Amino acid sequence: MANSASGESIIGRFVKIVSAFDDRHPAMSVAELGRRTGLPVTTTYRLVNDLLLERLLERDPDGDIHVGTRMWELASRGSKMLGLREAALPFMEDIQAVVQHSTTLGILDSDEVLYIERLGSDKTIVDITKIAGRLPVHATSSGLVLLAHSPAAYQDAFLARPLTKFTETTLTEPAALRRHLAEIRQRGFAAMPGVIVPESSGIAVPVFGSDNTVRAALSVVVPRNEENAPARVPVLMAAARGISRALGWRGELKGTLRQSH
Amino acid sequence: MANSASGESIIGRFVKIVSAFDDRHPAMSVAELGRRTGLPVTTTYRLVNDLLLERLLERDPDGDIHVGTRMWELASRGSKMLGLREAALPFMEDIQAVVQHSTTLGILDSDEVLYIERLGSDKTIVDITKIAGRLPVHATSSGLVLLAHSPAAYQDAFLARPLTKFTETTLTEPAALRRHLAEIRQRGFAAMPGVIVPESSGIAVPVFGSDNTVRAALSVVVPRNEENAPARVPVLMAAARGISRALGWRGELKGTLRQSH
DNA sequence: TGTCGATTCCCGCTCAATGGTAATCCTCCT
DNA sequence: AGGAGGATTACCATTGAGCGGGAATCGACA
Repeated sequence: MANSASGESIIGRFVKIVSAFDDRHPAMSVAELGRRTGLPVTTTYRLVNDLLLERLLERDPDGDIHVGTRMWELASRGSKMLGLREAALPFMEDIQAVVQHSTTLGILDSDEVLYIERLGSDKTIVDITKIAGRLPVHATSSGLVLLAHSPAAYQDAFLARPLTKFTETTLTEPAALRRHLAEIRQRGFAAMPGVIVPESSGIAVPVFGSDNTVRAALSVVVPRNEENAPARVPVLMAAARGISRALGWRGELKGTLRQSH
Repeated sequence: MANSASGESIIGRFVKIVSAFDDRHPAMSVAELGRRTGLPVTTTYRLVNDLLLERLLERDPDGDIHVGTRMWELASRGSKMLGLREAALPFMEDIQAVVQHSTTLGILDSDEVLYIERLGSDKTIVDITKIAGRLPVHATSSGLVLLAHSPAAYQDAFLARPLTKFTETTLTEPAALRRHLAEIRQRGFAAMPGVIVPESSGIAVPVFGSDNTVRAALSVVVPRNEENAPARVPVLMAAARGISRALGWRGELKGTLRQSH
């Protein structure tokens, strides 16, 4: 599907190029871009020029290339995530006002948790979540909540794969994980004491959409030593219900009509 | 620069396809996409398939196509706008708490104002700003603030073009606009009584970056009949200074050292 | 002045992209 | 059941856009 010697399509190379940028490398020269992507020099220059023409990439005064505004605009204009984010933001602010640590909103994407919003620039606590950042499902409270409320088929497929054991408390055994997921469904929240970063601990609850399926996970990251971590749960749950309602959710009683009056 | 009969590159067509989606058309069938973009049927299907493979587009259960999560992720990961947005958000929340109407953050992009953040879902007031939405520079308070603090060369080029007169109060004469811009620079804010939508009125102030150039415009939209609109200015200005500082701005005294002690 | 890297220019090769036509699938209506 | 209309897939001959190696140019730094 491509003209290239390596067998990549232009679209594939486009993704490769844009993927070369992240928060640690927000801008770079075309030559470096070529090196990072492994594309032939000439090809890189030609492709980058095409992208500059469409403003998907931009060149800043010193000549370095960075991801263009147009890219963000295109991605956002038709995105369903904007609705989710906008519905969640006010509730996240409320949480942030009460729980003084960072609050995140994550969705399940390509078998990973993708964080689409994050509030709280609290530097006193280690928190590796970033907006547009990804973390593994089975090692985050958000991921476990999302997995716990996913269709059985998806869970089965996910649990069939080998899982990385980040710390000794990371559950990787399918059976153990299944028990944990059931527990999460029953309690309504997931709590993960420092699975990736030992010093911090995450608590997450599910957010549902109008069709009663999980849309996202709302979570807070708190210091691990904090004793009253479970006390955070009711606040989170209330907020999650608020967000769910804003998304058209009508309560968990599926087949039943709501009691009017 | 393209294999196509119409002389478009793949990248150009990619942009065309993604551009076909907006908040009024967040999802559509491939056939409709082809119609909206004017691309040949077969070509549309082939290209859409490529984009689905890279997850730049996604197909929802009923078969319709929508902009993919990957697109947003790629656009956000390396974006400089995220930093601006994150710096501004807390201050925007503060404004939102005081001024009960909608608060927006806009930047200058392709001779238009592009709104990158918006708080406040107040439906009582007409407000056409949307996140990732665009409005003309000379007809919005945000636009005028951004223009007022732009390089002289940019202003000249902008004023050389013919400008649409939206209402009878829209300034379109270069000379009159220049006077208005000077006034905005001197007063430090722009106030536009209902230029596009007569019922509402915008007030905007500039946000500066570390190099002392305008990075964005912070603005609130209030009902036009509200008498104490100018009273909003100090709050806006204080917030804008806060955001500017978070971006590395060190006050307007350029060549002078700050008084230490 | 010389070195090294980034960037642009040049150019022949070739296969991926193109887009027409036609077959198939799928709803919805009668 | 039948059939009309649209969406989607399959097929395929044509061709020029994309490709990438190589060399020239630009630019910064020592």
